[in-house]
Amino acid sequence: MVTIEDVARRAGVAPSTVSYALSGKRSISERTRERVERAVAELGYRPHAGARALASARTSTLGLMIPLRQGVDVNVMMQFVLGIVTRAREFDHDVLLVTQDEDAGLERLTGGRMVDALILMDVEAADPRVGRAARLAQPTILIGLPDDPQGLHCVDFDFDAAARLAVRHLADLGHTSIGLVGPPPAVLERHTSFAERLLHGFREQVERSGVTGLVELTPPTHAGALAAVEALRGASEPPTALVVHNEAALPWVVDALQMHGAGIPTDVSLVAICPAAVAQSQSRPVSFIDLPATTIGAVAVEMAMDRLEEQGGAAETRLLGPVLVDQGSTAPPPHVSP
Amino acid sequence: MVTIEDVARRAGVAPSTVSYALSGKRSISERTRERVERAVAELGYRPHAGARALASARTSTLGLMIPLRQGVDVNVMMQFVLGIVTRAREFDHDVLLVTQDEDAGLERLTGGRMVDALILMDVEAADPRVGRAARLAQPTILIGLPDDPQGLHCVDFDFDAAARLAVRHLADLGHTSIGLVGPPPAVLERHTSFAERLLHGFREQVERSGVTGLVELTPPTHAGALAAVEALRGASEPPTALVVHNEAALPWVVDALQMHGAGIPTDVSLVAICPAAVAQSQSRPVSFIDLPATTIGAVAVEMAMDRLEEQGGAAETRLLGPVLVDQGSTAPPPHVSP
DNA sequence: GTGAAAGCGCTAACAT
DNA sequence: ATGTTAGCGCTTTCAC
Repeated sequence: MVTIEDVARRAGVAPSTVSYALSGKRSISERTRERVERAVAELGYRPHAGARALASARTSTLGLMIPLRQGVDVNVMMQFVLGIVTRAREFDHDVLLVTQDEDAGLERLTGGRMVDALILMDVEAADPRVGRAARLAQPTILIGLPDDPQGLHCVDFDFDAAARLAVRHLADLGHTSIGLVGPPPAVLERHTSFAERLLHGFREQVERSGVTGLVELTPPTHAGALAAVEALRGASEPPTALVVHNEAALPWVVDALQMHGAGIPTDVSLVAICPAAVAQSQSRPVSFIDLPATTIGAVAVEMAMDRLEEQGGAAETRLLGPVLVDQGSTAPPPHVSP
Repeated sequence: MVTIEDVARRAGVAPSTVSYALSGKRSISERTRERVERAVAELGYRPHAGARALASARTSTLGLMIPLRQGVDVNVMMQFVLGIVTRAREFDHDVLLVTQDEDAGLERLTGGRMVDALILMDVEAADPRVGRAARLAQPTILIGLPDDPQGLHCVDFDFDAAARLAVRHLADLGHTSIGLVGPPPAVLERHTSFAERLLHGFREQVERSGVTGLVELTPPTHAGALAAVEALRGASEPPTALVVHNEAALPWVVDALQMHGAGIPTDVSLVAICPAAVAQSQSRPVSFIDLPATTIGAVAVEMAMDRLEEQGGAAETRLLGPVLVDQGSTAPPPHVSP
């Protein structure tokens, strides 16, 4: 293995100089810097991560706890991971994976000084991990919004605002009855914070706009979507607009509407709340409110890095605001003249 | 931070004794072992991963390179990851993530001695990573089967045998025309080894069984599946049986058949090649050949651990054999008496 | 602007 | 069965 000493010898300088030349933690003459860089390149030197961690108490590694739960959409999850890994690399950090169900994972990564900071995905309203994470030496960033963050930083999409935006948009078009095709019942039963916030926003805006709101929790299957659509269309005031917050069910909902002979947007307007990639991979264009999963992941990393720079700082919660992208799947309801 | 010395003091033994008591690398008296364990528990001692890596040249970490490519099914991918992470933990290892598109990832993880071994997912027929991996100090396991493994170990599902099994099963039932609903064209264009092997097995067994074989490469969309089903049913010899190797399109194929009024299995038999979880989450039972992604991931870890134990050993390739699970979606063709 | 040297916390000979 | 000790490769005072 080629060590820092080999590089130093080759460059004709002291090991510490090589270290400083590489880290930039003190000024180096241009001449020396070049010699070092050439030696590094010629020898193919790579600092030993363990030695570095031991000496500097920094690992250049972030811990990421990912869920393996029912009802969590894998596509969305992968977007989070993509955002995290990509941004972490830009900060010269790697990502160590732990799964939700591995109970001692948090303590192992942090206690063993394997990571500089921790990112917890899919944090629920009352998540037992929050209390444990708050007790750790390393900073922890939560993706999600627990009832009590206990001083930890949080990032999430503003689901409440997203639902309100969707309802307002539809109500402004003239719709007086709006349906919500929500996540599977299991997701709500877990008290997943995001589902509850979305529901809250939906109900609130429905009331404010003075329209009727109907909610169907929907499994991500053809049968489930069909049942949801049927239930909604069979209601006393059948909705003329649908908000879909269930990426897996979205294609089935579109399908079910077509089977019902309901044209989009002539008979029924449609707004999805999902990552742009999901909306754009549908067989027909669907207006959507972007769930910016990749961005949220990137922001989580940035917050972690901020905390590593400056120890102080109060707990911050960042909720990313919703943006509606109109792709023509919404219009005024059929029986209202424009 | 509580160190091994603190533990040693508390237990009244030497630091090395603590090390040995914890690793079990030499025999320890019952009495000493207990004292050490108690001290560890009382102090909440966690070995410093970096220090350990530096002293032992072992990191207890596996590197995992995951694809972020088009056409790779995320559900299947997550199953691989799940299998890998779970089995790795059973060997007391953690998993460090790199993405395919991060070019220097391999060299950074291995050169920096961040990992003991490497697992590369989604290896293609002519994958440039293979040559680079073969040159590394750490053992590398490939998930997939390149044309030339260059001395590296490989694990994969035997797609060739799976296709043959599917065709044979259907031919034995009396079908004389069999359709293959394959992956999206993009997957084949990349020379993804698994898609080619499946196609090869399909064509070979079709010939051997003396039946007609039709192939449709299919995008994972409703429209794509519909088009594929229509193309097949409009052929001069419309297939009475379908093999579907495209988890994302599977539900749409089932849907399209229903729209065509084709009963399953009365009019058309169906065999899917996909993870059991995918087959079982369909709206109706589908006979399938299990794509054991979790197991493959676990096997990859085991092979990596084997290589770490004993340096020698020739390059091994393990292809997991197919098993057909009949869930009643196959039957003799309609116009053949039993 | 550069060097010398003292650890960081652990493992693994080498002793006994 | 246990203790002593010499590093592992790096960062970071401290000194010049």
